Formats: sequence, structure tokens, C-alpha cells
Amino acid sequence: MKFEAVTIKDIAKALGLSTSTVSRALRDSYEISPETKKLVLEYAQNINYRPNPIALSLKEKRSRSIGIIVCEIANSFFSQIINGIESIAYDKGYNVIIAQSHESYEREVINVQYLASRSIDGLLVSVSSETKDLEHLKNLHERGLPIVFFDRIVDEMTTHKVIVDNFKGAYDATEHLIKSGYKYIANLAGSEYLSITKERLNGYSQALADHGRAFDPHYIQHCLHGGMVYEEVEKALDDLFKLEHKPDAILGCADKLTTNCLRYFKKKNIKVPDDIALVGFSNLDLTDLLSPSLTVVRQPAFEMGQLSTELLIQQIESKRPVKDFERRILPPQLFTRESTGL
Amino acid sequence: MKFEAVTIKDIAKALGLSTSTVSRALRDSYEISPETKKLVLEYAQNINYRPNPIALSLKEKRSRSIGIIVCEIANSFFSQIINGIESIAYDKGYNVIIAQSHESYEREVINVQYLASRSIDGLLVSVSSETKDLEHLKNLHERGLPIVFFDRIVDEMTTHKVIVDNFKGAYDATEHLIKSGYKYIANLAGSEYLSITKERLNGYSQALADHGRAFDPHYIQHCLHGGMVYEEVEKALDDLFKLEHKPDAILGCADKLTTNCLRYFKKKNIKVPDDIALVGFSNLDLTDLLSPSLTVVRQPAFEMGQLSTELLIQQIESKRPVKDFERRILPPQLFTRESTGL
DNA sequence: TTGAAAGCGCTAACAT
DNA sequence: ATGTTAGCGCTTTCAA
Repeated sequence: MKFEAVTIKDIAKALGLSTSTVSRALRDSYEISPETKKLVLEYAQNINYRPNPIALSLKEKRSRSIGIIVCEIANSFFSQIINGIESIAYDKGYNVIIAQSHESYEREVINVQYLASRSIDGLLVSVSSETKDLEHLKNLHERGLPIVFFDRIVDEMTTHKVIVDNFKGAYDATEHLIKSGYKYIANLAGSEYLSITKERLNGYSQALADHGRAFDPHYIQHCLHGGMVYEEVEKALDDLFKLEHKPDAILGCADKLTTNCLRYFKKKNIKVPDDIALVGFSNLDLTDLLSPSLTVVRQPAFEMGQLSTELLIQQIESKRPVKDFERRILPPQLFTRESTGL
Repeated sequence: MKFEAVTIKDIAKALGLSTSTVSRALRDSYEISPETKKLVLEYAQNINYRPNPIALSLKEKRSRSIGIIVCEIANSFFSQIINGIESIAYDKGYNVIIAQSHESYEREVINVQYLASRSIDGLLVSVSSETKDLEHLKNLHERGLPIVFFDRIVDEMTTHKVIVDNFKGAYDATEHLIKSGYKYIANLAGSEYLSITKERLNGYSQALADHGRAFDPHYIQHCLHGGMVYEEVEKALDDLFKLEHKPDAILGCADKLTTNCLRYFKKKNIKVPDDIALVGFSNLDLTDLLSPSLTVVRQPAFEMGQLSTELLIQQIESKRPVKDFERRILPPQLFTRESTGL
């Protein structure tokens, strides 16, 4: 089934004009007489003419669409980011094509190829937790495709980057635990490859140091898939609970890590906060409804999406090659609730 | 910044062939000699040639992209559906363009126009809770655009439709409440315009009837925005609690209705299930972690997305106009947990 | 077996 | 003020 649209040619034929005149009239060119304009505009309106964006794209060598690569859209943090992205993109006449890596490097590479082949004008990327090698992105970047990294950024490429102050988020959360009297604070961390993991680890360590606490690497457990797989969280927690001094508080460094931590506690009948305290990075809407309600570090996801998109579109539409790349850092927010109250 | 791709012309020039020969070689046409083919293919491989999909779209009058309209992607149910949609679409070489109505009729209309103007090949729609008038969709449909409705469907249009057995979902949940001994079962329902609301209401009523319970419309409260706005849920519950016999159980007919119900209970210090039981339609991953854990009706969202997309693409690629439209009904599943245990 | 040319819908340089 | 024409990248007659 095809669905045939009205073209400029149809209008030209109907009105006995040339296609260029119609085109110019539609674009309100100064060269066209008011009468002709009126005629064309009214007729176009009437038959509900819509310019064919594909023809325009071919002509202008731009598709007015931008690609997004995230690990999972079914993750509040990322779906909120996408909301932010869309709010700006649609405003500026771009549409977005979303691809998910599901935390797989291989799928990320495939998706990048796919998006590139769909002739996108720019790319918004948050890398997968498996990603070490960046050739797939570097290649496109060198050929001139504007790329903006958000949240999970990479050092090796010079582009705009938008992140949350992960150091501060982890620092504040850890400090809050220390001040609440917890002694053995474990860090349930994400993939070691990710920028956010390192930043959060640094914030955690610094908070410990600033409060005269010893830093013990045994209290750090990495989960390669960022908690997507329950078993990796279970393994990590099992190991933590084997320590001589069991942790009395846990800092969950990602949404899934935090919720799967809760799932583990429930399964093992460990009570929060009586047996152990929990604070987690989370953008779920539901954390206040859990019981105990969860202390969380919340990230300005929507704003992050908006800002990244503004930077990307600015670069796409810039006449001259962009030289000065920005690194924007947004503030996270700590919400103190019952899960960290002794 | 533009990012110039290799074209057939470049290959032709480099190899001293005509563009048509190159084109044919790339498509493995029988007319081309093995040597030429090999030459072209290898060269293309080398310089990483990718056909320009926009040029193809213009030529073939199809964009290989499908539009999706949902109310919110930051809603587990819909993000799971989108995952299902993508899994099929990408497999078959289509990309998806997602638009959100945020439950606003006006935005839905704008989005539909927008998607249509981006020359999509087909449309997957779940209407907003405000949508009564369907002209925006009928119009496109009559002009031949394949449309598949999922979840929130409409009667007035003859298309493929994929839904969950909402009647059964609500029936089972209500019956479970009755069998658990609850007497005054209220129904916190979504927008009256939505098919799912009516279907769930019917299931609820039938369960009451089958168990000899009187049906009292006072125990039904509609929320136009399906719980997106906390205040509407608050108002609905306030009214329910003013009844002579306060409800001792609530059936939440959508994710947000259910979670905002919990938020209300928390605020008013109403204990579940001691003061009141709660069962809700929900696809959140977290409902088992709430305490009490939540009894839910879970819908096969991913499968729904997959099935809808299969039907849509089948119709798009069908040579002859599709006459026989299917109405597929997927089974929901009741998970009994603590929130309905007396 | 290969090439030349037209055309998809649109814009813009170049006539008139 | 309006028309003619070429061209964006590709496929596909038609011609050689």
C-alpha cells in the first residue's frame, strides 16, 4: 500500500505555473508577485500540500534527524534524558532516532553503523558499559559527524560533553553516611570502563579521606553490566558480606545496582536501615514510596538531555567547524530519606 | 559541519565506469561481468561505501521508517513496548521515530502531522487519554497510510489491533480481591474515552456480578490523565473515602494510578493491606520490592510491541491492499503478593 | 556487458 | 515576475 502525496509539480500543473514559481511562492520569495503567492498558497493549503522532507534532505544533504545511543530506554534515567532531547529536537525541527546498546559493545557498534547509514546529522552518545574501544565513533567523528557525549563520556575524543557532577554526588552521599554514623561503607560500583564509575569512586574515596576514614578496596565491587543482571549484583554482595567487618552501609552507584541491592536484601531478609543502610543513584519516581523510603542521589536527567541536544544542534548548524568544545557539569541532588536513618 | 559520504559517482569515476554499471554491480545484477563486479565490490568495501538511504527513499517512495505514538516513554509499560517494536523493526531494516503525546490530544494531533510529514511508511498508535476525535488519523488512513493500534485502540477505524485481554486482567484481579474477603472494592479507573478503561471496567463489573456483588457506580472514579497528575488521583481517592462504606480494596487500572494511590496512602498514613488492599495494573520492575509487595496485573508489553510491528510491516510490504484485519488479544498475568493479603 | 539518460521532489543559478 | 535547467544519489529503462 502506498500513500501518494501532493507535490509541487501537481500544484504547478493545476495552476498553470512552473515548479520553480510554485516553490518560490511557497517559500515567500521576494521575486514572486503577491497575487501569484496568494494563489499558490491558497491552493496548497487547500489540497493540504506538505513538502517532501526526503527530497529536501537529498538536496540539502542533511536529514534533520539526530541519532541517540543509550544502553536502555526502559531505565528512568535514560527515558528522562530522551524526553529532554526530544523537547529540544522537535522544537528545532529535528527528529530523533533512538538505538539501544543493552550494555553490549557489539550492539553499540552495530547501532552506530546503522545510524550513520541512515544519514543522521549528529549523534548523542552515552557509551555502553562494555565499551573500551572507540574506533566506531572516532571514525565517524573524523569524517565530520558532530557527536556529543552525555553522562558516560570518553576522554579520547574532543567533543562537547555533558555530565553530572558524579564526584559530588558520590561525595555527598558518602559524607551523609559517615555523618549518620556508618562505619563500613561499601561501594557497589558499575563497569570499570565507564567515566561515571571512576568519578563516583573518586567522590566516595575523597569523602572517606576527608573524614579520616581508611580506604579499603575490598569494600568496592564492580558490576560490569551495571546491575542489569541480578546475578552479578548477588555475587558482589555475597563477597561484601564475607568481609570480616561486614558493611553497614552501601552506596549503589546506578539505578539497577540500587534496586537489585534491595532485591537481594529482601531475598536474604536483611532489613534496611536496621541491618544496613542504603543510598543509591536513582532517577526512579518510586523511591519515595519504598519502605523504607530510599535515600537517593538524583540526577537532572531531563536538563542533561536538553543541554546535550542544544550543543549538538548548535554544532550541526554552525557554519564554521566548531573548535571550542564545552564540558558542562550539572549538579546532582541528594534526597535524604529513611534508608540511611539509623 | 558536513560529513560527506562516498557516492556511486565517486566509485564510477575512480574505476572509469558509469554509475549505472556500478549500481548494478553493487546490486549483483546478472548483466554485469564477474570481473567488474569483483572490482566494484572490492573498491566499495575498501572505501566503506554505504548507499544513501535518502536517495533510495526518494526513488522508492518509502522511507523505511515507522512512526510510534505513545503517551509517555518514561512509563515502563510503554518503554517495554518500544523495546519490542525496535527488536522487530531493526531486524527488518526499519527505523522508528517515537513521538509522545503526554496524554494531550493537541500534542497527539501535532505529532501525527509531524510524523506524516516525515514520510513514514506506517504508524503504530496508542491514543492519548484525551482523544475522542480521530480525524487526524482517519485522514491519513484513508490516504493509504498503514496504521496499527495497540493497547489503546479505537473502534471507528478498521485496522490491525493488538491489545491485552483487559477484561480478564480486571476480572481476575477483582475476583482475587473478592475471594480474599474484601467487601467494598473500588475501581480507580483511567480516562472514560479509552478502550482499556471500558474493558477493565467491564471485567471488574462482571467479576462482581459473578460473585453476587452489587455494582455501585460510586465506587468508580475516573482520572482523565490516567494518574499522570497526582492531584486527580488525590481527588478521586478523597471522594472514595467519603463514601458511607469506605472501600477496603482498590483496583488501580493503570501504572500511574496505582503508584499515585500508594503515594496517597503514604501521605495519609493508610496502611496496606491492613487498612486497605491494593491491586494494580503495572509493568514496573519494582513492584515486588515495595513493602508490602504489590499484587499486580502485568501485561506482556514487549510481545505486544513485537506483534504490532510484525503486523504493521506485513501490511506495509504487502503488494495488495490488506482487507483482513486482525485483532490480537494477549493474556495478562496476575501476580498475587502482600498488598492484597488480609 | 556496459553506458546514456530520465526521473523521484525540491531548490537555485541562470535565463527571459 | 516567471520559466528553464541542472543537480542532490540512486535505479532503471533504453540504446549501443
